[in-house]
Amino acid sequence: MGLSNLDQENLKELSKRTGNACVSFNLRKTSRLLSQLYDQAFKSVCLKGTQFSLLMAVAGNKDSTIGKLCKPLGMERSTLSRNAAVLQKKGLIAIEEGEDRRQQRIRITDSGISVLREALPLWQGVQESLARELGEERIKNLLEDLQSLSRLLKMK
Amino acid sequence: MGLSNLDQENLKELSKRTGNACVSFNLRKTSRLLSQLYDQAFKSVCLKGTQFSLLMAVAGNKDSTIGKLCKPLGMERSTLSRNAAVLQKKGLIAIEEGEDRRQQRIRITDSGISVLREALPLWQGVQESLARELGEERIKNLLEDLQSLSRLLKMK
DNA sequence: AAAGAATATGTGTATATACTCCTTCTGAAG
DNA sequence: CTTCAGAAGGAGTATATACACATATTCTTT
Repeated sequence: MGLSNLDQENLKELSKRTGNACVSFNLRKTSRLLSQLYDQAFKSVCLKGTQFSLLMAVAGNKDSTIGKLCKPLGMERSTLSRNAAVLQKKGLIAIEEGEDRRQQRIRITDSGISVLREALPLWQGVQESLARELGEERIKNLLEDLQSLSRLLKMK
Repeated sequence: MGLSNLDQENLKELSKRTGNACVSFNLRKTSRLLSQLYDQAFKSVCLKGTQFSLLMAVAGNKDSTIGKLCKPLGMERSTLSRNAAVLQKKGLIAIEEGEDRRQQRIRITDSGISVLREALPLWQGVQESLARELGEERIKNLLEDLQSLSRLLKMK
Protein backbone atom coordinates (compact mmCIF):
# COMPACT_ATOMS: atom_id res chain seq x y z
CA MET A 1 0.00 0.00 0.00
CA GLY A 2 2.64 2.52 0.98
CA LEU A 3 1.85 6.09 1.78
CA SER A 4 0.97 7.20 -1.69
CA ASN A 5 -2.75 7.30 -1.13
CA LEU A 6 -2.99 8.32 2.43
CA ASP A 7 -6.25 8.92 4.27
CA GLN A 8 -6.98 8.32 7.92
CA GLU A 9 -8.12 4.75 7.42
CA ASN A 10 -4.95 3.86 5.58
CA LEU A 11 -2.82 5.53 8.19
CA LYS A 12 -4.42 3.70 11.05
CA GLU A 13 -4.02 0.40 9.30
CA LEU A 14 -0.47 1.12 8.20
CA SER A 15 0.53 2.23 11.67
CA LYS A 16 -0.78 -0.93 13.23
CA ARG A 17 0.89 -3.19 10.71
CA THR A 18 4.18 -1.39 10.99
CA GLY A 19 4.13 -1.62 14.77
CA ASN A 20 3.40 -5.32 14.66
CA ALA A 21 6.06 -6.08 12.09
CA CYS A 22 8.91 -3.85 13.21
CA VAL A 23 11.62 -5.97 14.78
CA SER A 24 13.35 -3.03 16.37
CA PHE A 25 10.24 -1.54 17.91
CA ASN A 26 9.18 -4.85 19.41
CA LEU A 27 12.64 -5.55 20.73
CA ARG A 28 12.88 -2.15 22.36
CA LYS A 29 9.41 -2.34 23.77
CA THR A 30 9.84 -5.77 25.31
CA SER A 31 13.26 -4.81 26.51
CA ARG A 32 11.87 -1.76 28.30
CA LEU A 33 9.15 -3.76 30.01
CA LEU A 34 11.39 -6.62 30.97
CA SER A 35 14.10 -4.32 32.28
CA GLN A 36 11.61 -2.93 34.75
CA LEU A 37 10.94 -6.42 36.06
CA TYR A 38 14.62 -7.09 36.60
CA ASP A 39 15.16 -3.67 38.14
CA GLN A 40 12.45 -4.39 40.69
CA ALA A 41 14.05 -7.71 41.54
CA PHE A 42 17.41 -6.07 42.21
CA LYS A 43 15.99 -3.22 44.24
CA SER A 44 17.04 -4.65 47.58
CA VAL A 45 20.69 -4.69 46.51
CA CYS A 46 20.51 -1.24 44.88
CA LEU A 47 21.33 -2.51 41.42
CA LYS A 48 19.66 -2.12 38.08
CA GLY A 49 19.55 -4.98 35.61
CA THR A 50 22.11 -3.27 33.40
CA GLN A 51 24.44 -2.91 36.35
CA PHE A 52 24.07 -6.53 37.33
CA SER A 53 25.01 -7.60 33.81
CA LEU A 54 28.03 -5.37 33.72
CA LEU A 55 29.17 -6.37 37.19
CA MET A 56 28.86 -10.02 36.24
CA ALA A 57 30.84 -9.41 33.06
CA VAL A 58 33.59 -7.66 34.98
CA ALA A 59 33.66 -10.51 37.47
CA GLY A 60 34.10 -13.07 34.73
CA ASN A 61 36.80 -11.23 32.81
CA LYS A 62 39.76 -10.81 35.07
CA ASP A 63 42.16 -8.08 34.03
CA SER A 64 40.04 -6.78 31.23
CA THR A 65 39.80 -3.22 29.97
CA ILE A 66 37.06 -0.89 28.81
CA GLY A 67 37.85 -1.64 25.20
CA LYS A 68 37.99 -5.40 25.58
CA LEU A 69 34.69 -5.62 27.39
CA CYS A 70 32.81 -3.82 24.64
CA LYS A 71 32.61 -6.68 22.21
CA PRO A 72 31.06 -9.41 24.35
CA LEU A 73 28.63 -6.90 25.79
CA GLY A 74 27.72 -5.50 22.38
CA MET A 75 28.09 -2.06 23.85
CA GLU A 76 29.57 1.15 22.57
CA ARG A 77 32.86 2.03 24.18
CA SER A 78 31.80 5.35 25.61
CA THR A 79 28.60 3.83 26.94
CA LEU A 80 30.53 1.14 28.73
CA SER A 81 32.92 3.73 30.04
CA ARG A 82 30.12 5.70 31.62
CA ASN A 83 28.26 2.68 32.93
CA ALA A 84 31.45 1.42 34.52
CA ALA A 85 31.92 4.75 36.25
CA VAL A 86 28.59 4.24 38.00
CA LEU A 87 29.71 0.90 39.40
CA GLN A 88 33.02 2.41 40.41
CA LYS A 89 31.25 5.18 42.31
CA LYS A 90 29.37 2.49 44.22
CA GLY A 91 32.65 0.79 45.02
CA LEU A 92 31.71 -2.41 43.23
CA ILE A 93 34.52 -2.33 40.68
CA ALA A 94 37.93 -0.70 40.51
CA ILE A 95 39.25 1.06 37.44
CA GLU A 96 42.98 1.63 37.30
CA GLU A 97 45.56 2.65 34.74
CA GLY A 98 47.20 -0.34 33.06
CA GLU A 99 50.84 -0.92 32.18
CA ASP A 100 49.92 0.45 28.80
CA ARG A 101 48.90 3.76 30.23
CA ARG A 102 46.23 4.31 27.62
CA GLN A 103 44.27 1.41 29.05
CA GLN A 104 41.95 1.37 32.03
CA ARG A 105 41.98 -2.01 33.70
CA ILE A 106 38.78 -3.09 35.35
CA ARG A 107 38.33 -5.55 38.17
CA ILE A 108 35.59 -6.41 40.60
CA THR A 109 36.14 -5.45 44.25
CA ASP A 110 35.37 -7.54 47.33
CA SER A 111 32.35 -5.39 47.85
CA GLY A 112 31.34 -6.14 44.28
CA ILE A 113 31.67 -9.88 44.85
CA SER A 114 29.59 -9.54 47.94
CA VAL A 115 26.79 -7.73 46.13
CA LEU A 116 26.93 -10.25 43.32
CA ARG A 117 26.46 -12.99 45.87
CA GLU A 118 23.29 -11.35 47.09
CA ALA A 119 22.05 -10.51 43.62
CA LEU A 120 22.45 -13.91 42.04
CA PRO A 121 19.47 -15.59 43.72
CA LEU A 122 17.32 -12.56 42.86
CA TRP A 123 18.31 -12.91 39.23
CA GLN A 124 17.60 -16.61 39.34
CA GLY A 125 14.18 -15.90 40.79
CA VAL A 126 13.18 -13.70 37.86
CA GLN A 127 14.59 -16.14 35.36
CA GLU A 128 12.64 -18.99 36.88
CA SER A 129 9.40 -17.06 37.04
CA LEU A 130 9.84 -16.19 33.37
CA ALA A 131 10.47 -19.82 32.50
CA ARG A 132 7.35 -20.80 34.41
CA GLU A 133 5.14 -18.20 32.79
CA LEU A 134 6.41 -18.29 29.23
CA GLY A 135 7.69 -21.85 29.12
CA GLU A 136 11.25 -23.14 29.09
CA GLU A 137 11.05 -24.04 25.43
CA ARG A 138 9.98 -20.60 24.38
CA ILE A 139 12.66 -18.92 26.45
CA LYS A 140 15.26 -21.15 24.91
CA ASN A 141 14.10 -20.34 21.38
CA LEU A 142 13.95 -16.66 22.15
CA LEU A 143 17.50 -16.66 23.48
CA GLU A 144 18.73 -18.51 20.41
CA ASP A 145 17.03 -16.11 18.06
CA LEU A 146 18.39 -13.11 19.91
CA GLN A 147 21.88 -14.51 19.83
CA SER A 148 21.69 -15.29 16.13
CA LEU A 149 20.55 -11.78 15.47
CA SER A 150 23.31 -10.34 17.63
CA ARG A 151 25.97 -12.32 15.80
CA LEU A 152 24.56 -11.18 12.51
CA LEU A 153 24.61 -7.54 13.53
CA LYS A 154 28.10 -7.64 14.95
CA MET A 155 29.43 -8.74 11.60
CA LYS A 156 28.29 -5.55 9.97
CA MET B 1 26.90 -23.95 41.97
CA GLY B 2 26.01 -20.49 43.18
CA LEU B 3 28.58 -18.12 44.57
CA SER B 4 29.25 -19.97 47.78
CA ASN B 5 32.56 -21.39 46.73
CA LEU B 6 33.93 -18.74 44.51
CA ASP B 7 37.32 -18.83 42.85
CA GLN B 8 38.30 -17.35 39.51
CA GLU B 9 37.43 -20.45 37.53
CA ASN B 10 33.95 -20.57 38.99
CA LEU B 11 33.43 -16.88 38.39
CA LYS B 12 34.43 -17.06 34.78
CA GLU B 13 32.14 -19.99 34.19
CA LEU B 14 29.27 -18.46 36.12
CA SER B 15 29.62 -15.16 34.32
CA LYS B 16 29.47 -16.81 30.96
CA ARG B 17 26.46 -18.92 31.81
CA THR B 18 24.60 -16.01 33.30
CA GLY B 19 25.24 -13.87 30.25
CA ASN B 20 24.02 -16.60 27.94
CA ALA B 21 20.91 -17.32 29.94
CA CYS B 22 19.78 -13.85 30.96
CA VAL B 23 16.73 -12.87 28.96
CA SER B 24 16.99 -9.21 29.85
CA PHE B 25 20.66 -8.89 29.00
CA ASN B 26 20.22 -10.56 25.64
CA LEU B 27 17.18 -8.47 24.84
CA ARG B 28 18.94 -5.24 25.69
CA LYS B 29 22.06 -6.21 23.84
CA THR B 30 20.29 -7.19 20.66
CA SER B 31 18.09 -4.17 20.94
CA ARG B 32 21.09 -1.87 21.16
CA LEU B 33 22.74 -3.43 18.13
CA LEU B 34 19.60 -3.49 16.05
CA SER B 35 18.69 0.07 16.95
CA GLN B 36 21.94 1.22 15.43
CA LEU B 37 21.04 -0.49 12.18
CA TYR B 38 17.67 1.24 12.04
CA ASP B 39 19.17 4.55 13.03
CA GLN B 40 21.58 4.33 10.12
CA ALA B 41 18.76 3.58 7.74
CA PHE B 42 16.82 6.66 8.84
CA LYS B 43 19.81 8.96 8.76
CA SER B 44 18.83 10.64 5.52
CA VAL B 45 15.51 11.74 7.00
CA CYS B 46 17.07 12.80 10.31
CA LEU B 47 15.12 10.31 12.36
CA LYS B 48 16.12 7.71 14.86
CA GLY B 49 14.33 4.37 15.02
CA THR B 50 12.59 5.35 18.23
CA GLN B 51 11.33 8.51 16.61
CA PHE B 52 10.05 6.68 13.57
CA SER B 53 8.08 4.33 15.81
CA LEU B 54 6.59 7.16 17.81
CA LEU B 55 5.77 9.20 14.73
CA MET B 56 4.05 6.20 13.19
CA ALA B 57 2.09 5.63 16.38
CA VAL B 58 0.96 9.23 16.47
CA ALA B 59 -0.05 9.02 12.83
CA GLY B 60 -2.19 5.98 13.49
CA ASN B 61 -3.92 7.29 16.59
CA LYS B 62 -5.81 10.37 15.64
CA ASP B 63 -6.70 12.63 18.55
CA SER B 64 -4.78 10.70 21.11
CA THR B 65 -3.06 12.03 24.21
CA ILE B 66 0.21 11.43 26.01
CA GLY B 67 -1.48 9.14 28.49
CA LYS B 68 -3.41 7.12 25.95
CA LEU B 69 -0.37 6.45 23.78
CA CYS B 70 1.61 4.96 26.66
CA LYS B 71 -0.08 1.63 26.77
CA PRO B 72 0.26 0.44 23.15
CA LEU B 73 3.84 1.68 23.12
CA GLY B 74 4.69 0.02 26.43
CA MET B 75 6.32 3.26 27.44
CA GLU B 76 6.40 5.19 30.67
CA ARG B 77 4.35 8.38 30.59
CA SER B 78 7.19 10.75 31.31
CA THR B 79 9.38 9.03 28.74
CA LEU B 80 6.74 9.40 26.10
CA SER B 81 6.25 13.00 27.07
CA ARG B 82 9.90 13.78 26.54
CA ASN B 83 10.21 11.78 23.35
CA ALA B 84 7.18 13.55 21.96
CA ALA B 85 8.75 16.90 22.74
CA VAL B 86 11.64 16.01 20.44
CA LEU B 87 9.30 15.34 17.54
CA GLN B 88 7.43 18.51 18.31
CA LYS B 89 10.63 20.53 18.21
CA LYS B 90 11.25 19.09 14.75
CA GLY B 91 7.78 20.14 13.70
CA LEU B 92 6.67 16.59 12.95
CA ILE B 93 3.87 16.48 15.49
CA ALA B 94 1.72 19.06 17.23
CA ILE B 95 0.91 18.95 20.92
CA GLU B 96 -2.01 21.05 22.06
CA GLU B 97 -4.16 21.45 25.11
CA GLY B 98 -7.36 19.38 24.94
CA GLU B 99 -10.91 20.31 25.94
CA ASP B 100 -10.08 18.66 29.20
CA ARG B 101 -7.29 21.06 29.92
CA ARG B 102 -5.24 18.50 31.77
CA GLN B 103 -4.77 16.59 28.57
CA GLN B 104 -2.25 17.19 25.81
CA ARG B 105 -3.63 16.14 22.47
CA ILE B 106 -1.13 14.87 19.94
CA ARG B 107 -1.44 14.82 16.18
CA ILE B 108 0.92 14.43 13.28
CA THR B 109 1.60 17.50 11.14
CA ASP B 110 1.78 17.71 7.36
CA SER B 111 5.52 17.88 7.70
CA GLY B 112 5.35 14.74 9.81
CA ILE B 113 3.34 12.93 7.16
CA SER B 114 5.82 14.00 4.59
CA VAL B 115 8.78 12.64 6.57
CA LEU B 116 6.89 9.43 7.22
CA ARG B 117 6.40 9.05 3.50
CA GLU B 118 10.14 9.26 2.97
CA ALA B 119 10.96 7.05 5.93
CA LEU B 120 8.67 4.18 5.15
CA PRO B 121 10.68 2.69 2.28
CA LEU B 122 13.83 2.99 4.38
CA TRP B 123 12.15 1.04 7.15
CA GLN B 124 10.96 -1.53 4.67
CA GLY B 125 14.49 -1.88 3.37
CA VAL B 126 15.88 -2.80 6.77
CA GLN B 127 13.02 -5.16 7.47
CA GLU B 128 13.56 -6.95 4.19
CA SER B 129 17.30 -7.24 4.64
CA LEU B 130 16.68 -8.74 8.07
CA ALA B 131 14.20 -11.21 6.66
CA ARG B 132 16.72 -12.18 4.01
CA GLU B 133 19.56 -12.64 6.42
CA LEU B 134 17.79 -14.24 9.35
CA GLY B 135 14.93 -15.90 7.49
CA GLU B 136 11.26 -14.97 7.39
CA GLU B 137 10.31 -17.84 9.63
CA ARG B 138 12.73 -16.88 12.34
CA ILE B 139 11.65 -13.25 12.26
CA LYS B 140 8.05 -14.31 12.57
CA ASN B 141 8.79 -16.52 15.56
CA LEU B 142 10.86 -13.84 17.19
CA LEU B 143 8.08 -11.29 16.83
CA GLU B 144 5.56 -13.70 18.30
CA ASP B 145 7.76 -14.49 21.26
CA LEU B 146 8.42 -10.83 21.92
CA GLN B 147 4.74 -10.02 21.76
CA SER B 148 3.83 -12.87 24.10
CA LEU B 149 6.41 -11.65 26.55
CA SER B 150 5.16 -8.08 26.27
CA ARG B 151 1.60 -9.12 26.97
CA LEU B 152 2.73 -11.10 29.95
CA LEU B 153 4.68 -8.20 31.39
CA LYS B 154 1.92 -5.67 30.87
CA MET B 155 -0.38 -7.75 33.02
CA LYS B 156 1.86 -7.33 36.04
C1' DA C 1 65.34 9.85 17.35
C1' DA C 2 61.60 12.37 15.05
C1' DA C 3 57.33 12.02 12.55
C1' DG C 4 53.30 10.07 11.65
C1' DA C 5 50.01 6.22 12.14
C1' DA C 6 47.38 3.55 15.13
C1' DT C 7 45.27 2.58 19.68
C1' DA C 8 42.66 3.44 24.06
C1' DT C 9 40.03 6.34 26.27
C1' DG C 10 37.56 10.69 27.87
C1' DT C 11 34.18 14.58 26.95
C1' DG C 12 30.47 17.24 24.87
C1' DT C 13 26.04 16.72 23.28
C1' DA C 14 21.63 14.74 22.39
C1' DT C 15 18.29 11.35 22.99
C1' DA C 16 15.96 7.46 25.62
C1' DT C 17 14.39 5.74 29.84
C1' DA C 18 11.97 5.58 34.40
C1' DC C 19 11.04 6.98 39.17
C1' DT C 20 9.42 10.45 42.40
C1' DC C 21 7.38 14.60 43.53
C1' DC C 22 4.58 18.65 42.21
C1' DT C 23 0.88 21.33 39.86
C1' DT C 24 -3.31 21.77 37.57
C1' DC C 25 -7.70 20.43 36.47
C1' DT C 26 -12.04 17.61 36.69
C1' DG C 27 -15.65 15.56 38.88
C1' DA C 28 -18.05 13.78 42.86
C1' DA C 29 -19.70 14.10 47.70
C1' DG C 30 -21.67 16.87 51.09
C1' DC D 1 -20.74 25.98 46.48
C1' DT D 2 -16.87 24.01 48.84
C1' DT D 3 -13.93 20.36 49.57
C1' DC D 4 -11.49 16.64 48.27
C1' DA D 5 -10.20 12.54 45.72
C1' DG D 6 -8.57 11.13 41.39
C1' DA D 7 -6.64 12.01 36.77
C1' DA D 8 -3.22 14.12 33.42
C1' DG D 9 0.82 15.83 32.87
C1' DG D 10 5.44 18.41 33.80
C1' DA D 11 9.94 18.76 36.07
C1' DG D 12 13.96 17.09 38.78
C1' DT D 13 17.19 13.54 38.94
C1' DA D 14 19.82 9.59 37.60
C1' DT D 15 21.11 6.19 34.45
C1' DA D 16 21.67 4.24 29.59
C1' DT D 17 22.92 4.97 25.02
C1' DA D 18 25.71 6.46 20.92
C1' DC D 19 28.19 9.66 17.86
C1' DA D 20 31.71 13.04 16.97
C1' DC D 21 35.65 15.14 18.49
C1' DA D 22 39.74 15.70 21.44
C1' DT D 23 43.73 13.83 24.08
C1' DA D 24 47.23 10.85 25.52
C1' DT D 25 50.08 7.00 24.62
C1' DT D 26 52.29 3.48 21.95
C1' DC D 27 54.08 1.71 17.77
C1' DT D 28 56.17 1.99 13.20
C1' DT D 29 58.79 3.82 9.74
C1' DT D 30 62.51 6.18 8.11
